[in-house]
Amino acid sequence: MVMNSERATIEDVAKRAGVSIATVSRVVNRIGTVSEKTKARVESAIVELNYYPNSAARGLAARKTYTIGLIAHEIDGEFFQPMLRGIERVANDHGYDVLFHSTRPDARKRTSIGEHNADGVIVFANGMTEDQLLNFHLQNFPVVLLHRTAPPGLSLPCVTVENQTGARMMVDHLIENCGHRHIAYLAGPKDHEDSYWREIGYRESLAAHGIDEVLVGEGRFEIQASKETVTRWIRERVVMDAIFAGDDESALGAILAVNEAGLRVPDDIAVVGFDDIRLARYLTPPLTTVRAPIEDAAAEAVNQLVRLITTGEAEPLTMLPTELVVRQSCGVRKDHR
Amino acid sequence: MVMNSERATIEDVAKRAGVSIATVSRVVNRIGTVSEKTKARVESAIVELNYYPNSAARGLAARKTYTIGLIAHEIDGEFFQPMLRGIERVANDHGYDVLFHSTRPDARKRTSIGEHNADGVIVFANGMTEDQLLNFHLQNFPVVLLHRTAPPGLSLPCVTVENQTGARMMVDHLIENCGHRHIAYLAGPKDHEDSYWREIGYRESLAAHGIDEVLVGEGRFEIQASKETVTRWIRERVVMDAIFAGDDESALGAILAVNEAGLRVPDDIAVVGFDDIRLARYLTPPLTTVRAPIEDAAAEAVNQLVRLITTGEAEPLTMLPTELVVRQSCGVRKDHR
DNA sequence: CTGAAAGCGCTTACAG
DNA sequence: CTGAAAGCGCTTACAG
Repeated sequence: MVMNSERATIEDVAKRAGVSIATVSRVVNRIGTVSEKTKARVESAIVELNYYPNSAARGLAARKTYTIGLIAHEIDGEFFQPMLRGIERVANDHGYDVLFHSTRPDARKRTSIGEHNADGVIVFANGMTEDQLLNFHLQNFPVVLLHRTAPPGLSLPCVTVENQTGARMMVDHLIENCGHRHIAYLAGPKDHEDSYWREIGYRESLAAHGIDEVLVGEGRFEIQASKETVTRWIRERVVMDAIFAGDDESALGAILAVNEAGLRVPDDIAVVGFDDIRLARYLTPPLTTVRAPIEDAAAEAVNQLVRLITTGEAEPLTMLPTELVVRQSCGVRKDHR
Repeated sequence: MVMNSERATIEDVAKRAGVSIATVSRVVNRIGTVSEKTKARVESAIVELNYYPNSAARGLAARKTYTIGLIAHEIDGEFFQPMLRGIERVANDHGYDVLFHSTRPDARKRTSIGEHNADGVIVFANGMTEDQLLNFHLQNFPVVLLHRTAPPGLSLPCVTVENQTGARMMVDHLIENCGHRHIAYLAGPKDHEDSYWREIGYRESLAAHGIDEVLVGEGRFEIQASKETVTRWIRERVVMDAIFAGDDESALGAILAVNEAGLRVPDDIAVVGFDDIRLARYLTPPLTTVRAPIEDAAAEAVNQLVRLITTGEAEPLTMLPTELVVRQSCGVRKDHR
């Protein structure tokens, strides 16, 4: 097969099939009516010429880019993979490509693109400031929020998981089934809503059980930061039965700190997490955590975004259920029961 | 500020600044010559109208999309993050967006895009078959290979890391410094070159030390598969001092298997890995491994791709150095020294 | 230093 | 069921 290095255009296909470009466009896009005979001719011309529509031309003419953007602040943690996987899979199912854009402060962002080279965007957590979100909204640009809610006054569809309920279940379990009373919380980044709601759930459970001893430390959803906080607590002889880490990464850090202090999980201090990342079951001891359907949430965000792009409306709030996963790191106090 | 919901075009800017669209184009693209005065007028018009060039139009006219594609088979493992981070960062520095495309068999791929909606692509490992690669090459489409080399007969630039040397260093270390003689290798996926070269390095080291006892099992770069293989070996009473896992994920699986069998790492069986993923230092015991500059390799691939796109040529082969990272999981046999 | 105009490869009413 | 033509918003020689 000798191939021309130039790409075939709709013109070439039309010529070869002996029809107009309008007809080629119809069969490519499966709209309008085309006789079976013509359709067959066009289709074989497409195959013979290895024709792919030029998406820039298509985008210009139809005012659609068939791509959606994913805007995130950082590519970090185990969390990111299932999210990207969910987004990419569903986007492709809908015929969209996904453009990835990180908003690290050091990014030069010379590209105006990322913001405008897509039919809509999914904004993950703190990937954009409220001002930027407002700006999109003013331009009528389709946005769906993932793992965060809209700024006050702005109604942007969002999909997230039941953080508060999940945290509540977890702390209830720690208190009721494991017999822990002195429970610390390792918080995530301040501007990260997942952490915010998890903390609410934590406080709610304590209050419901008449425990007013609240201990919150900084974990930033990072191994290192969490480890340092827990190490400090241990050094300062803070009384703790259990540590509820804001996410599984933090739980990892907490476990490391406990081990390094010569103590044992869960016998001396129990450690539990949130998310149920891939690694959770493989830790020693296997991590008790709350399963968050990260990939599903991401997939649903794409569904809503596509709906928003095509119909102009979307579900204001989708909240996916979380589930308690009891393994061994939560322990059971000997004096319990 | 009252904003029109319609996006400003180059026409609007030209009108407002009292110039032609050609002039606006010149200042936006910083090419040609424009008097300071005109330039200032145009620039303020741009700001006032919040103008962003339409990239589809731009792409059509200039035959450039200013996006590069990343084609990978799966989004999986700890490996993926630093790679994507490196690609995204450098691409942005060069003014490119990055389109992500996975080639899972279940992907519908209705989008011809991904393949043609970019100025070039980076193909990670087994993300594309040799046939597909050949097809790109025949169309003169810029491709840079990451963590794989070109199919025979095809000269495609590639960037990878020193897998063979790294593996050789590791096994040399195991033999010479730790005193191990019975060393098993946990191989990655068959079509994954990283694993192939690491195995070569492993065999080379054994041969160089006059050890002809070679033991290779399937790890597939996965925790679970690696765990199963090692569990089987232990059950079959295979004699092993050490396991050289094809990557750190596999090492994790191996450690789990050893622990579950009631044995200890490294006292009973040493376990080492390759990559030095984020978690490696946090394992118990901290993992001895070979550091692979994953993010740097990805960044370099983008540099080469941009060079290929703009100048038509690129470095045929870039191989980044790897480095032995000795922590504790490799142990030292008591009878050694 | 600046503008008029052709053209990039499509989609989409509008005719017929 | 099919085609001619306008237009999407840019870039790029070509004049001047």
